[in-house]
Amino acid sequence: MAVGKTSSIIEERQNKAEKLQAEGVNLYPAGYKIDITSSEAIDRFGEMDEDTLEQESDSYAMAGRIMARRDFGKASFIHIKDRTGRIQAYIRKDRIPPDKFSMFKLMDIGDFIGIRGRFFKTRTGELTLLAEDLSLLSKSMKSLPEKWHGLTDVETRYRQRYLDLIMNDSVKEVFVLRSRIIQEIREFFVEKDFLEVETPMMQSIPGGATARPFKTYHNTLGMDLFLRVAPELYLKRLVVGGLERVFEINRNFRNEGISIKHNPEFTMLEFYMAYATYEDLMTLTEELFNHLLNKMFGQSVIEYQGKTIDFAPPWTKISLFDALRDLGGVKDEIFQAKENAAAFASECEIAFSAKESHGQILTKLFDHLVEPLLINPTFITGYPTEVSPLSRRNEQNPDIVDRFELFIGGREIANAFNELNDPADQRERFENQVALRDAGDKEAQFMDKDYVTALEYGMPPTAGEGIGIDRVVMLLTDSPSIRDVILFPQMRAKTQM
RNA sequence: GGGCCGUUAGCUCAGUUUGGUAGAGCAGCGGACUUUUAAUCCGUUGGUCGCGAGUUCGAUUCUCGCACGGCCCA
Repeated sequence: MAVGKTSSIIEERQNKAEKLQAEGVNLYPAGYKIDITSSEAIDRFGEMDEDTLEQESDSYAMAGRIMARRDFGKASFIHIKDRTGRIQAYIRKDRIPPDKFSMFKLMDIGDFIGIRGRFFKTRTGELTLLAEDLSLLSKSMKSLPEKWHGLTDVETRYRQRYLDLIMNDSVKEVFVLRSRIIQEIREFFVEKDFLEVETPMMQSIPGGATARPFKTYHNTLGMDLFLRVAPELYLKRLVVGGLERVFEINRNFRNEGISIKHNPEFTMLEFYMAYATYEDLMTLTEELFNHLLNKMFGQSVIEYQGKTIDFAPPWTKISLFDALRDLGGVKDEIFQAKENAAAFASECEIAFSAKESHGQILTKLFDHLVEPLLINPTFITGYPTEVSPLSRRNEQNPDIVDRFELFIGGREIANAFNELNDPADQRERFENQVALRDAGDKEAQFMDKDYVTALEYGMPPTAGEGIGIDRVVMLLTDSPSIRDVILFPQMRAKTQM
């Protein structure tokens, strides 16, 4: 956008603003008493015939943004938009106070208007508010995007989300649904006697996930702090403290690339349940999603980007290795030696570093070969211990852990496991992570001695799970990009407009 | 970080292939119009064609670089 350019549209609006002020009109008055919203009006009067509507002698005050106007010399139809929808109003010069029509003539699409009047039906049967009085509530100095095509430029939609929300009703619907989804999740867990808690966003040791953190600094304490990559280690400290069922819905921050399914800050649900196992959490997760779908859509099947996803339980459960072999077409030898896995990954043109472990390469193979195939909800189990430093080992096979990841629509949605509560094993796992970090793995985890100390005091057998809320919202709103479900997605800084 | 595509009026888009500084619709402005629905009719304003450099008599157009965005890959 050019700098220093004077738009004639802005000049026109400034002229109008000055004229309005000269007439004694306050461009930005405080408040306005509203009697009814547009959807309430339509609910109450929309079905009435004209005669019945005429019996309704009350007048009502409404307010909203002018979205369209059709002028006829001494009269005008406008559409005003409020939080619930839009409604038409009819302004006639002979029905409003003498000075108000000239004021109305100086008002524009985009201005906020307050109208008091009576409802009637037009010839075409549209419920319309016939103005008896009107007020300017806020002057708009910029012209809104075009009424027919609206705003489609994705960059502007993300950078100026307010315009997107004004112009694209479906965008608003997504965020209304997002809010409802989170509300329902909250109620689901509160109903099951979970306690909602808030744990630190700023951590001196960033733990709980394999991810690179953002770094910041506290001036007074003179110390580095990291934005959390996960709340996990704090939530489990609370389980040690006797809060046997806790959950948190909050932001995590990961200093990684931005993509159609990654935003540097994203919303995570994590919950921990003492005495439960990861098998119990499978059932709980099935129940949670079916509760959500039932509340939102009244059915257990949804369409996501042209694919049908059926949430009816029970969901498929398959181990990582079985899935790789049966769905990914990987041969048994791949599981026997790292060299075989590495050779196969190269063959498939899947990039990996020589430093990566056998388990890391296997999970990479899984990401490329199997993950896109998992459309219906699928629990993948049996993850290698080396890629699960906070999970309890499987009793039959200590090389794998009691863990599942949940995939829906070809994407990872949740991650859950029996929590490692053996302090000696946990210390050892941290030490392995530190060794990886020293060897250059920037995503490897840090030693958290206090967390080990907490485990030394004793943590009950516990299972925990994290669910990516943005991805759930994407699924349930049929949104292709995470940016469509985050109000203000991260963008590169741009010069001031 | 790499590849491909895009950036023209407030908004939605043409145009540039074959270089000669740009068009439409909506919005705006002036006029007519007291039941319209993308109202209609008449007239009309508005653009350093993302930024910078190169080639050229001349670049919005060709070349290179940069910025921002989208998709794919990492």
